[in-house]
Amino acid sequence: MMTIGQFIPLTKLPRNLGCFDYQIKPELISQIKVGQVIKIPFGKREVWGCFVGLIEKSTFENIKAIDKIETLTELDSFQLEFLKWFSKYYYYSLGSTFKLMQPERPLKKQGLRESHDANDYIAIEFKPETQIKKIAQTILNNKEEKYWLADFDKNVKWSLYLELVKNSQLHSLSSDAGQAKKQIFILFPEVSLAQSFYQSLPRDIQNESRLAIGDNMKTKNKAYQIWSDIKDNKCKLIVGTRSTCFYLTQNIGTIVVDSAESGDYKQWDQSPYYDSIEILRKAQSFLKNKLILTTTKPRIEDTFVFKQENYQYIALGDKQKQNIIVVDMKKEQKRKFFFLSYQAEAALDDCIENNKQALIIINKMGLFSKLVCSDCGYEAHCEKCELPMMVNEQGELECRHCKLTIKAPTACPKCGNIKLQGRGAGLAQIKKELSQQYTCSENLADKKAQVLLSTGQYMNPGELKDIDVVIFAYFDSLIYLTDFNSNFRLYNFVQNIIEGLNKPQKIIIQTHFPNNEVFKFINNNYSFLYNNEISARKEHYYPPFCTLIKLFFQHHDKKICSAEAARLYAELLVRVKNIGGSISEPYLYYLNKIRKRYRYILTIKLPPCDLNKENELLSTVPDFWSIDKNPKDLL
DNA sequence: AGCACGCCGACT
DNA sequence: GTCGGCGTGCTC
Repeated sequence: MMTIGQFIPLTKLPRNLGCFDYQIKPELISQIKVGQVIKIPFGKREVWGCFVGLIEKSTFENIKAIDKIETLTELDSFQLEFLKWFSKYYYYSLGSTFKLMQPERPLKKQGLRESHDANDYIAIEFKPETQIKKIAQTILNNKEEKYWLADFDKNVKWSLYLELVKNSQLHSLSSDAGQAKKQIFILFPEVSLAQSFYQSLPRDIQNESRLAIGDNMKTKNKAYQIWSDIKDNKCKLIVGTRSTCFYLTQNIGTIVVDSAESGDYKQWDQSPYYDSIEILRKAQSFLKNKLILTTTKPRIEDTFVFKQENYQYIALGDKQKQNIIVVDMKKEQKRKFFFLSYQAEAALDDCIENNKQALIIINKMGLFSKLVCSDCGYEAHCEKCELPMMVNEQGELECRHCKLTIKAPTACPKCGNIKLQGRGAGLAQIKKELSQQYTCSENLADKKAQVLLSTGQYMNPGELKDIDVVIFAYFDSLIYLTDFNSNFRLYNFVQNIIEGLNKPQKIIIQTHFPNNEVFKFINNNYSFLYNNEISARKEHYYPPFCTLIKLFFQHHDKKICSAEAARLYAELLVRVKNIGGSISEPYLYYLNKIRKRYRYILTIKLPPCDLNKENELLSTVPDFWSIDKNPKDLL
């Protein structure tokens, strides 16, 4: 009788390939256990493979034999369960998922000591007030596993994290010696925040911590060292970003997610399109450990789960009172500046008279957003993306999307006349005009400038800035893309900016469409937004009430692209209906082209059903289609 | 996906 | 003769 074992090869593989069967020599059976990673033959090469168990019979005719055992490492039972779940949940092959979890072994051994390079960062003073100590102890000693922390400001939040770290150490020392030390994971939405937090930690704690982010993970040596320190329980605290979830092991006692409302926890630019928070919730259900999400304005799906699963709610500090003034630009007269309403200008003058700073959000870059011929209506478009090109600060034409830059033509390429004009003033143009009256700066740390200008896009969530007046100059370009999540996205965008400021006196939003639905939420509290959104999602059948799957296919030839989209749509239609779901007709991405290619999208809504059905449905989706489960938009 | 193989054209 | 570009097909 043959003994057949199943293995997950450590190599990227297409979606339809899962476990691989091998014959194991009887005398080797006792030397191998579930989770062990050993060398296996694979095609004409050898790869590492994780042993997942024995089976009675293989469906394959000629299976290879394993005749020696060379071990790399071992996955604990949590890691193996987690790997299998991830693969099924995100339709990502077992092999590829394994590859995400396992850093490459460096050729030269000898791990290097982490270098503490002196980067620019804002050191923060921890305030270990008794109230914070109490909260930390309550969380660690309570039976409750899941927490939602709200209304903590940054210093308080970070101090609490530090207390959690200190106390989990005490906890492990006092508990029985047989029990393994429990680690604490703290995840931040961005590398800069993770770095800043890590570098603010006291030295002794820093030495027992690992910063598992970008620069530290770039070389194989460093990544492997950090991974093995985590695995071997050689560190107490792990600070990281979304990809750090793949380093979770059985040793984790507490998981903290900072600013859980951030869109950065969802992978959006490359496969697999996972959501770290979703992953961590699943991990928590396996590990039965502590999961702490800190956020004041959570994503709609998360609030739903908080209520559904009875997360312990802890709020600290007073809620900021905000007074947002929505200005109707159609009714307002303007005085000195074409882009500022009378109200905004008055507020600006007032603010500067009182020696305070103002911030103007202009979500358009460059001098002008397009170049148009006023004789024939010609508009300069990017040859790659087919989108209107903006006029940048140097007067060149630049594609906002692919950054392609060309010299601006002096005469219209279509009619030959020389009446080319910039339309839609951007940040640079507005800065030019404003500079005649006020001192302006794009550097938000500039304390001397009277007016600060920003696109609002990359506002660093650092120190609170003392700003008295905020003006959203071009709000309308933010409200034209609408889908099931756009109200939340916009609310989040505005709130993030406001919360980065130290209680601004006036917040002004300029719009031509003051009756748009979004203005109902902007000036209301979060629960108003939540109640509205959740009932709309229930009514129109969107997450969290359904499982949403976005499929897309890209090709430089539009015809091939649309034909393939139509083919897959027809193929899936009946099968989606059979399991009680629905599928949209193929549609183009909202930007014409993305990296020189057209993109067609199909969206599927499924009733929350078991993963086997979902996998079966998607088994015929070819590998050149991307799959984004629970996407953050449908655009 | 990643790798090997094989076919073919370009060069020593 | 041989290097390398990429098209194809397979992995238990």
